[in-house]
Amino acid sequence: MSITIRDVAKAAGVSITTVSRALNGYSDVGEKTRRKVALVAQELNYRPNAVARSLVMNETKTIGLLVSELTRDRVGHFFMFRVMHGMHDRLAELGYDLILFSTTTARQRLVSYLDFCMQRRLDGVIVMGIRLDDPYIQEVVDSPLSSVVIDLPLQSERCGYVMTDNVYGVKLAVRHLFDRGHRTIGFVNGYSQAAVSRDRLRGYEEGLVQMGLPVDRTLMHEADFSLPGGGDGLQQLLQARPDLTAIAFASDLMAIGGLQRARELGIAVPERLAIVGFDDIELAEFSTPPLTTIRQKRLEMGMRAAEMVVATIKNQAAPHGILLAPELVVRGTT
Amino acid sequence: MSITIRDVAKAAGVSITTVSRALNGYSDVGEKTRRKVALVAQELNYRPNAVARSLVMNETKTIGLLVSELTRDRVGHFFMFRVMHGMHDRLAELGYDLILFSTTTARQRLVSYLDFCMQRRLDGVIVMGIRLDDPYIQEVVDSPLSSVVIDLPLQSERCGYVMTDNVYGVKLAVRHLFDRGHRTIGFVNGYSQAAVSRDRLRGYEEGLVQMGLPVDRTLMHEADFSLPGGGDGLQQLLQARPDLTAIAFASDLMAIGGLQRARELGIAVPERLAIVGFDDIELAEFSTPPLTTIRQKRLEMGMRAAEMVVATIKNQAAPHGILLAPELVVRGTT
DNA sequence: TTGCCAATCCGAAACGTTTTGGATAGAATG
DNA sequence: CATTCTATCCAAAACGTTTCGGATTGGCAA
Repeated sequence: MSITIRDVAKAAGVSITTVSRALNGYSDVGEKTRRKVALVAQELNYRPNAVARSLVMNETKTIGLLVSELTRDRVGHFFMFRVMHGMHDRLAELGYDLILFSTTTARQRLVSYLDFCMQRRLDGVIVMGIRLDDPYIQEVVDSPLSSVVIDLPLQSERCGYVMTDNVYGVKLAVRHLFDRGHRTIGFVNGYSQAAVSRDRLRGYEEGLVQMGLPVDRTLMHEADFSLPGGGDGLQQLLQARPDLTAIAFASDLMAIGGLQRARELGIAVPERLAIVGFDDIELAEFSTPPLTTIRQKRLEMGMRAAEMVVATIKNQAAPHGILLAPELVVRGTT
Repeated sequence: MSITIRDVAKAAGVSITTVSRALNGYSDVGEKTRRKVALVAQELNYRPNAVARSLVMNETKTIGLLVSELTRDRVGHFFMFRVMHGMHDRLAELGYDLILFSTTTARQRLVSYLDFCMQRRLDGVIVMGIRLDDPYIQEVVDSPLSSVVIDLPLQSERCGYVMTDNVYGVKLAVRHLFDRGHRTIGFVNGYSQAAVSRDRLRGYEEGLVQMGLPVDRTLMHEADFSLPGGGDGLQQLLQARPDLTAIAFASDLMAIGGLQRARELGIAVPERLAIVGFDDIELAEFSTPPLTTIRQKRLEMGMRAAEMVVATIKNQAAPHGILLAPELVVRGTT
């Protein structure tokens, strides 16, 4: 069917060893035969069989992207898609491919994620969107398989992480609101199963303390990262604390939900109530008014994860944990 | 390092042939040895090397997902992510994995998509988000590799397509607006390099004709599928034709952009101007007012694509082209 | 002449499976 | 008893690469 190294060898009148070494740039092959081999390979449109190579080299040059149940999460793509881009592009540059699988996939096959990776002989795995309470996550962290997890500070010999400095991020938001003159600042958080939620809450509290403001539970609300969730959060917070003049949200989508609800309630933003989001998703720029937010460098996040996983694979010295600095983007809601 | 079929054979006291046949459920192995082998395999936590299997079986059980330059497109995920879910989940059920690659990847490696697929020995490929003018797309259509393309009606011996019936979809929108009493209906289209744009335009025109309304170029505007593009479209259309009472958009994102712009311009929706979108993205439900739109069954789209590509791989009789019926979802903007 | 070295080349093993084409033994049949 | 059949099992080849350990040549020094 398809043409093999044997065909090239025959056509070029050399051994398959020589073809292999010529094409892979080894030094012990004469310039003349090298050119001959290259020419013949080109003419026959020879493509080395990656599967055969993987078998003998014991590396597949592919890394897995494990995301939590894809189907259930309806808004994760606002954050994840761009991170995926970063990963994919950088991995491609580094000569690796990205294979997608989800927690559901593994469950269907009745094997753990790790087994799945081992079976497919993946060189490494990147984990994203996994909850704190996932039963199998520890297994991949402890495994000899190179891995990096996004948004969870897990570390081990062969496992690193990359995440945004969420504490610092929300502190930025609080400080910004403080600078704008706000002294009663609410906070709408995401669900607590997400690791980032803890950090963002801590950033909020530490931010208040740093500004010399009192920390009060009636200023906080736990939502679910969804658009209507953000709206409800705003409404309930405002009901409990009518003296609120600003709210920080743990995600842009919630902030935009809050923005909409504010408009419905006839609350002027930013005049009566200031709002700041988190993430800087594509939509943030286009809300009315445009959303002030804390930008996560999603593309870079993906790239760093990619670099880290291949560095680990190659046993290169590299940091095993990266905290990306977010930045304040001031727009129209503050 | 990892444990092989040989280890299992030795431990169970049988040949590797028997282990293979026992584990794969062949009939010519005794019940007693079958149980013994299964037990030993379990105890040793044996996982067959998928790479070795692929080499000998000449199938990798993975299909590629080729998407156009990931990084450039900033809003494609609104549509694509859910389609990907559908693909991934159904493929997982069918025992296939999904490997991601983009037009940029191939260009970096200086090989065509097809070469990439052949090299990795992919069993099939699904193509999504490719423009009409892509130079390589014809190559994969004509290739012996099983393929299905999304949103482009390309067909060949081993290539099928799945797409929404866009003509019918926009007709639905026009008819709905007509039923609501509108007689001057504008249309904001996406960019013309997308195949769907042509169909949607045709649906608009045929819809008008069917309702006995005049077709007029001043009622149409070509935008770029983006949020601000939709806003601009609405504004320009309204400037040219102040008598407009309704606008159909070729995407939800553009419709939401139009919605925002209308609010900024003090135009009441739906009282003064009715708006209907296309896609039914997650946000549509949560705009203010909630967006009336034409729903594309994105999850099903992905699933059908998955089914079609494996049917083609297995040479099963199956339709080589699927037109999914969209449906009208009436909400608050009409 | 002999020995040695560098430059090229190649045969064969290895990677971990599946599968082909028997081999073996016991049971059933004539 | 000889023959055939059935139920189990297995040795070896095959998949398409990479790589180890030489083999071959020609040139050059001793």
